[in-house]
Amino acid sequence: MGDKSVRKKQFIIDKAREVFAEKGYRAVTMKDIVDACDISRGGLYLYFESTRQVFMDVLKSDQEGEDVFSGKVSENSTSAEILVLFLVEQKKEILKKRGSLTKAVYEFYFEERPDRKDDFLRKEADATVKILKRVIEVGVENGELTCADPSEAAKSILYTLEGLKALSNTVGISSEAIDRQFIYILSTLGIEDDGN
Amino acid sequence: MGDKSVRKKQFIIDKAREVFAEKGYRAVTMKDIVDACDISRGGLYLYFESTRQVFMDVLKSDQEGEDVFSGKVSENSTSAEILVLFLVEQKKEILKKRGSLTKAVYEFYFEERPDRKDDFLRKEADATVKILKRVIEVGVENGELTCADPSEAAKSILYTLEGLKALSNTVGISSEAIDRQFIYILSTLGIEDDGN
Amino acid sequence: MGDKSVRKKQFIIDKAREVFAEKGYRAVTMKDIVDACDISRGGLYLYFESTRQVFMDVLKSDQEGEDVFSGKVSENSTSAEILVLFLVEQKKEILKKRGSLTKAVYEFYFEERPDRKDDFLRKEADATVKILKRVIEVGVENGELTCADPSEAAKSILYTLEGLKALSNTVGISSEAIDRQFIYILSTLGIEDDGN
Amino acid sequence: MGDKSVRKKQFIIDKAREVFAEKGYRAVTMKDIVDACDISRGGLYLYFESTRQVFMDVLKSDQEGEDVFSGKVSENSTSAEILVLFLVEQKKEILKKRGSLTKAVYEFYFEERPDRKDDFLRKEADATVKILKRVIEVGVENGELTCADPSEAAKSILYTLEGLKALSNTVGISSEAIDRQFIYILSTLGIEDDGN
DNA sequence: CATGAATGAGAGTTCATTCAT
DNA sequence: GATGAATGAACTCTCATTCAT
Repeated sequence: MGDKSVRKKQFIIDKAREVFAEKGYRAVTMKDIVDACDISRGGLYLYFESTRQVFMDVLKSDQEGEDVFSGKVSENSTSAEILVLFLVEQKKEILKKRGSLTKAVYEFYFEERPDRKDDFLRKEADATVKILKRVIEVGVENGELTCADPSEAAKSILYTLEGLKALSNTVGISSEAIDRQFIYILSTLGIEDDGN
Repeated sequence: MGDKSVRKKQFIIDKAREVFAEKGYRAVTMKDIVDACDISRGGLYLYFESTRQVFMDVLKSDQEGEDVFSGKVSENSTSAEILVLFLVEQKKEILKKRGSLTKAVYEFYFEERPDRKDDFLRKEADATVKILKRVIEVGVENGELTCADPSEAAKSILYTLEGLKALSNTVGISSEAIDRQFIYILSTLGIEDDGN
Repeated sequence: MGDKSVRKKQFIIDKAREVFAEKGYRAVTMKDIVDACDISRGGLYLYFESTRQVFMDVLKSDQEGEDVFSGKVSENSTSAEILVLFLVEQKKEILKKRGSLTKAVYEFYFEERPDRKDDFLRKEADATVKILKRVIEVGVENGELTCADPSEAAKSILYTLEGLKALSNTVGISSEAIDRQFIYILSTLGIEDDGN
Repeated sequence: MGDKSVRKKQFIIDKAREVFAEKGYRAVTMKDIVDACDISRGGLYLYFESTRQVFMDVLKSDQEGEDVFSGKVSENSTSAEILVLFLVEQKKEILKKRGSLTKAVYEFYFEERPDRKDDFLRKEADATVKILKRVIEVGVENGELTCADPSEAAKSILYTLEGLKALSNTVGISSEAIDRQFIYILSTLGIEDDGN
């Protein structure tokens, strides 16, 4: 595949991302993507053979540019500071309406569990837990926070965030409700939030 | 609508429930339900005019026979015991594969947020939080457990359970992982689980 | 068929008439009639086996109570007066929107030409021409009006009225346009309308 | 839409015209058209999204090749000659059974009055009246015929023709009856027909 | 007589996918 | 590579008609 082809494929992926963010996974048809890209029906099939394949590539593409703790953590941030930063970032994600793939991802997993090697969600979850666990452990070592089981505490945060995300996309959840829960999470780790 | 009609309608609802449990919400067609019930195409339309309507009635029907703390709580159970019972019940729900409407419910909410009055998920969530909060408050009063913010603790449990349910339906989650998390939850309330 | 049955049948015919007036012929379903009569589906089939049959009976029923020159013509009216009265009556018919079967009748004839014996439209047309011809002949004898061919003149009036009716139901026609045409018709018979 | 598409669309329109001429408007289904064209179900939807749209295009296409006085009128025809030619042409139209859209057009107008801009019937009627009026006026100026109100006389002809057309499609009308009426019409304009 | 649940054929419509150009 | 016309399977929904009660 030539250089031009690669660019075109990426172009389709980017446009398709918007479509999936807008309509979810299941409702998206090849025609939707074709229309969004302003290419021909047959043209799309040169690069992808199904919406599934397009979506997998959207996910792959998304994955690449993503780092949950990206940059904002300075050399000498405390564990508490890092956790707060992380939660603030997650809150944005939870409340993000336009441009979020959350619904699409859920639908995708509901319908067709991907192979292990393509299981982005799991990879992401594992990576997040690993980092959170490390941050908590460091915090405990420093005496900044108290936690008997850093591993399970990290998972607890993950589960809670997932629950918030799910509820946000179903029954809806307010910004304040998220704040209150975050404060509670921090309090279970012995961190008193001083108003953000 | 005569007595017979009512029974037939309930029959369709019951059969449809299985279909929704199997295929989710979106993928289910009127034909799927027709086939499951072994009735005619037009016959189904005598009772329901869309899959949406069938699903809402499935949910309504489900709701009725449901009480999360049903019966199992004896008069003099301790708060800790009640919480453990509740969590055990939830674990079954989370791991239930066949017969679970979880996926369908998620899909349903993704595509069409129901009116307030038909918002079963929210009602259920609110009810659960209310009870959990009360149980925790009683536990605190009795000195069984420690909790600075029972309301937020109750919500934390709800969010965590929702997260576990979501992850169980997407990336999958093991029975042991659920157990470990439950023990952690209880530990944050000052309850030491003795194995169970 | 007992007395009660006869009344019920007439009841259905009367209700069905409204339905046909409202929706035309083709668009009317057995269900529409059933709903209008508030009887059971099967019940309707006891009296009629198709919308066609119902419509034919509506037409028959309509026919009975109808006489175009009914009553309004006094013993010593002039021919011109009779013609004007007739035209005034026809104008009402042409402009009548609600309650008119015109569209339904057209549709009915388009779709299924009835047997000679059930050809109400033709019978009505023939009767009308016969009377008009006689009126014109009498007028000519009295020197009230001039006409070389009363038979064709009568038909001319019939055709014109039919044309007005058709156009009224398709492209629409104004009350004034009808008046002007009526004055013209009368003028070809040597009658000068004095304003009416 | 490429050149080929245009031809295909015209092909469909032509085939559909036959179907509408045969079955009227309302009774025609997309399937009928599909069958007549020997194309696939989905294929038709590439060009038209409803029978209504097909029919409108049939009408538009019909309109184009149509001129009621086309060619046959020589430079020095008298008004009377022109009128006779016109009526002869109309007679063909009235009696035409196969290939006539009359029924379909009526049905179409009965169910859905088109927008002003698509109101072909009205446009055609207006154009016809305008020309007839002019012909009559010229005839009067030349002393060929007598008429006190050319405008209304022109409309009278239009209404009569419409009436004949309607009756021809409902109760039926004979060739001779049309001839007699035409002679009568001409006689009211002071023209004695010499046997055609 | 009267009911109304049930049937099944058939209409409209959409979409993934193919293929000649 | 790229196009877009074409296909046909599948889905939703309606309605005349029947029939057990």
